[in-house]
Amino acid sequence: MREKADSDLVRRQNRLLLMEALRQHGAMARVEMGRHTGLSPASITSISSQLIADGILEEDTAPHVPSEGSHRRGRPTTQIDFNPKYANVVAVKVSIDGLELALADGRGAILARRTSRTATYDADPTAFGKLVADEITALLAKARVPTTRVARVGIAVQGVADSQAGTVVWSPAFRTRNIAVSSVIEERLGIPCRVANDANMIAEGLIGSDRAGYGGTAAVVFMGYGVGMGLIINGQVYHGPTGAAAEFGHMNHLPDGPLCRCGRRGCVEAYVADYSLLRWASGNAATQPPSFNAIPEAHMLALEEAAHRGEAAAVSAYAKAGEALGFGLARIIAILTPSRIVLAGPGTRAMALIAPHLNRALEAGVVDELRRNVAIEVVPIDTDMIIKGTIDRALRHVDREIFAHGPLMKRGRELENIA
Amino acid sequence: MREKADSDLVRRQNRLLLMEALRQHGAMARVEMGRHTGLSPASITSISSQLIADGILEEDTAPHVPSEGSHRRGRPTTQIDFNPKYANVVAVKVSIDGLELALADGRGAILARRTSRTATYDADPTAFGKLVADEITALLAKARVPTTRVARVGIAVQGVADSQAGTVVWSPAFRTRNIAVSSVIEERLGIPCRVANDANMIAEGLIGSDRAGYGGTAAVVFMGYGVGMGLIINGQVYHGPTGAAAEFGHMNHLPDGPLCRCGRRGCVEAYVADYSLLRWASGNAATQPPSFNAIPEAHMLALEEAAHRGEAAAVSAYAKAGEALGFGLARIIAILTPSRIVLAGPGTRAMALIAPHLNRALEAGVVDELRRNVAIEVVPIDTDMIIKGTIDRALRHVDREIFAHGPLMKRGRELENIA
DNA sequence: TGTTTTATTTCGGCGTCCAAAAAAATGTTG
DNA sequence: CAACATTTTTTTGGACGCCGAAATAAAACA
Repeated sequence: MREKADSDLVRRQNRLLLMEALRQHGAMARVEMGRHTGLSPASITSISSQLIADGILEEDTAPHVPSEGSHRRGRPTTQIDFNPKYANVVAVKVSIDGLELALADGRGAILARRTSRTATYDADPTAFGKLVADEITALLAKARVPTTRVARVGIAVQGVADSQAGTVVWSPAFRTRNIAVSSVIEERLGIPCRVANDANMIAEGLIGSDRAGYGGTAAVVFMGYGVGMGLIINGQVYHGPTGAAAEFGHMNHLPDGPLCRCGRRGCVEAYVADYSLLRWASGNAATQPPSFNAIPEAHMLALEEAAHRGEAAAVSAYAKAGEALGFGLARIIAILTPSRIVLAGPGTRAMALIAPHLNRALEAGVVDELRRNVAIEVVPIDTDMIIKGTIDRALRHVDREIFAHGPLMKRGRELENIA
Repeated sequence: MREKADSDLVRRQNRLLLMEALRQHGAMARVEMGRHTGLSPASITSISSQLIADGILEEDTAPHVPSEGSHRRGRPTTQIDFNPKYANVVAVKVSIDGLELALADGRGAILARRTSRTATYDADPTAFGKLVADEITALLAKARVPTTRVARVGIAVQGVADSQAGTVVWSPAFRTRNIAVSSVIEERLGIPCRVANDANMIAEGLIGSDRAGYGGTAAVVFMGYGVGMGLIINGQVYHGPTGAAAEFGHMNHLPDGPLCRCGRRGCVEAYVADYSLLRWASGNAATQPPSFNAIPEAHMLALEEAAHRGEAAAVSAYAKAGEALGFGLARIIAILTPSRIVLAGPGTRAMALIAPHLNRALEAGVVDELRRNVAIEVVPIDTDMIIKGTIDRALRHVDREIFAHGPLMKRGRELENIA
C-alpha cells in the first residue's frame, strides 16, 4: 500500500493480471481471460489488442482444432498467447561440478541447452563471471539468438546469494567468498542479470506450476548434495532484505555438532546432506571434516541399501538425519507455521529410513496445535526444476518490470534489451 | 497482484494512502499530504473534502498558532486530522493475572481505561468471553460511549491465538485450550473483534511509531514472564496462515531440555523466561515442572542481584538463558536474515549478564556473512506498548476496511457499527 | 436460408487523476 | 493603506481506463 494510484497503475496492474493468467494457464481465449482476471470483455479486448500491438502477445493463427470438446455452437474463440519471439531469457545453474545453461523463448519453452564441466572450486574467482558470460555467448551463438533479444539472465547457485549486490556471498562451489557475478554479465553482455539461491528457484518453479497450491506460506526443502530451502510467504518466494535467506541447511541443530561445509558446527546440513550421511556411516563424524567434492550417486545408493539391510552404522546415520531434519522443521513451524512443507531432492529416496525419526522429533519439538495445521509431503522433483524455476522467475520479472508498463515507456532504459 | 484495478481501487488506495500519512505523522495541511502521498494538490483537495464530508476527517478550526516557524508569508495552511468522534476502538490485554482495557478515539487517544484482576487460569473457559464482554460494557458505560460507535475490539493475549477462528488456541493464562473469544464478543456486543498474540501487538506498535525503522524484516522479542516474538516481514507484522505464528518462545532449543509451560521439552522459553531462570537457579531444572503462577518482580530482582554478586547458580542460569537465546536468534537469522532484532521486556534488565553468552552462541550458530547484516538492539518498551499496538492495529484495520471504501458502500454491512 | 448461440468489438458514460489557471489569504513594501 | 509577493487551496478542462449495452462476427443448427 505504498504506491499512489492513477490510471497508469491501473493499466500496469491489469496488463500484468492478464499476463499472469496467461503464464499460468497457457494460451487462452479472451473470454477465459475475463474469467481469470475479473475484467469485462470490453476491457479484455482493449488490453489484449494493445499487448498484441506491442508485440508481446499474438493471436493463434492456426484454425482452432475442433476435435476437443466436441462441437460447440457460436463464434469460435481465438486463442492468445505470448509471442515467443519477442523476448528470450537465459537460465544458468551453478553447481559444485560445473555449469548448466538454458535459453528459453517468451513462452518459457527451452530452445537450447549447454553444459560445461568446469570445476570452479579452486578457480580464480574474478574469472568466474567471464566464464559464465562466455558460456552464455556460446549458447546464444548455437541458437542464433542475438544478445539484444535476451531480456534477462537468471543465475541459480547453491549457497548464499546476495541478489541486491549481485554476488555469491558464500557457496560450497567456491573456495573464495563474495564473488561478483551480475555486474560482470551486465557489463560484458549488456543483459540485466540476477543471482539467486537454487532452492528458492525450485520454490519459484512450484509456484509457477501451481499457484493455488502454494498460495499461502510454504517451505520447500531440498535434500541432496546439500540442504536448501525455499520459503514461500504469502504466495511469494521470500528473498529477505539482501536476497540471502532461508538458509535452512545452515540453521544450527545442535551446538558443538559435527563440522559443516560452512565452517560452523551442528548445522542441519551436517546431519542431512549426502556427505554428512556418509560421514556418520563411516563412524568418525565428530572429528572428520566435511567433504567438498561432488558425491557419486552410487555411494548414496550403497548406503541406502546398507541401511535397508540393517547395518548399524548406516541405520544410525539416517536416524541422526531424521532427528536433525525433524527438529529443524519443528523450529520452522514454531516460527512460521507454514501450511505446507515439501521435501524434495535425491535425499528423499531414503525417506522410509528417515521418516520415523523425523516424526518423533516433530512430536517432541513443537506444540500439537501448531503442528496439526502443517502438511508435510514428499514431492519428487526432477533436477531440471531449478532451471525451469529460474526461467519462470526471469519471465515473470520481465512481465512485471517491462511488459506491464506498456507503450508509454517504450523508450525506458529497461526496454533497450528488447529493441 | 491479485486484485483487478479500476477507479474503485484507485479511490480506495489513495484514500488509504492519505489516511496512513495522517496516522503516521499526525494532523497536517493539504500541501503536506501531497508531499507524503505523491498526489497532486488537486487530488488532495478532492479526496480530503470527500473524507471530511464522510465525517472521517475534520479541518482544524482553531486559528493556526503562528508562534512556531516564525512569520511566513502566503495563505496559511489549514490542518486536517481524523475526526476523533467518528469511530472508537477498544483494546483488551489478557494476561496471567487479569484484564486490562482501554477505549480510544478515532485519533488513537485513550479516553478511558479499566483493569480487572480476575485470575482466569482455572475459570470456566466458556465464561471468559462473557467476562470480556461485560468488562467492555462497563468501560463504555464509564466513558459514556454507545456500543454503536465502537468500530472494533482488539484482544491481545499471551500464547497462540488463531485470529481466523477468533480463539485462544493455547495460552499460559488458561488451563483449557481453544477458547472462543471473538464470536462471543461479536454476538454479545455486535462489534467486530479480533484476537491476536501480544508480542505481535508490540511489533504493530513499533511499526506505528516508526514505519521507516521497521520497514523491511525485523523481529521483536519480548522477554519476561514468557518469551514472545513479533515478526515483521516486508514492513508488515506476519500473522501466518491462521494468525498463530512466531512462537519463538516455544521453538525448541535443545531436544530433551527442561520442561516448558507448553508441555514440550527444551523450548527457548524454558531457558529464558522468568520462571525458567528461577528454576535453573534453584538447581533442579531437569526435573522440576514449570510454574504457572505470575512471578513477582522482586524475585527476579533478587536473582539478578545474586548473579551480579557472583553466586554460581544464578550466574549459570543467565548463562544458560544467553546460550538458548543466542542459538534461537541464530536460527531465526539463518531462516529470515532480518535486518533488525529488537529485544524488549523486563527480561532485558539482566542483559549485561546474558549478553556475553548470547554473543558467543550467535557466533557459533550462524555464518558470519548472515550475522553481519543484523543489528541486535535492546529497546526498553513500556508495558503499555501492547495496548497501544492493539489500538493502532484496530484503527489501521478500520481505515483500510471501512474508511477507504468511501460513500459507495455507505450501506455495506461493515459500516453498521459506525451508523 | 434463417435462427440460435457464443465471442469479440464499438460506443457512450463515469470516475479519478493531473496540469494549469484562478481564487484565497496573508505578509511586505513604498 | 494600496499594490505586490507569496503560499495554499480550489476550480476547470482534458486524459485515461473501466464498464454496460448494443452492435457485429462467426460459427452450428434446423
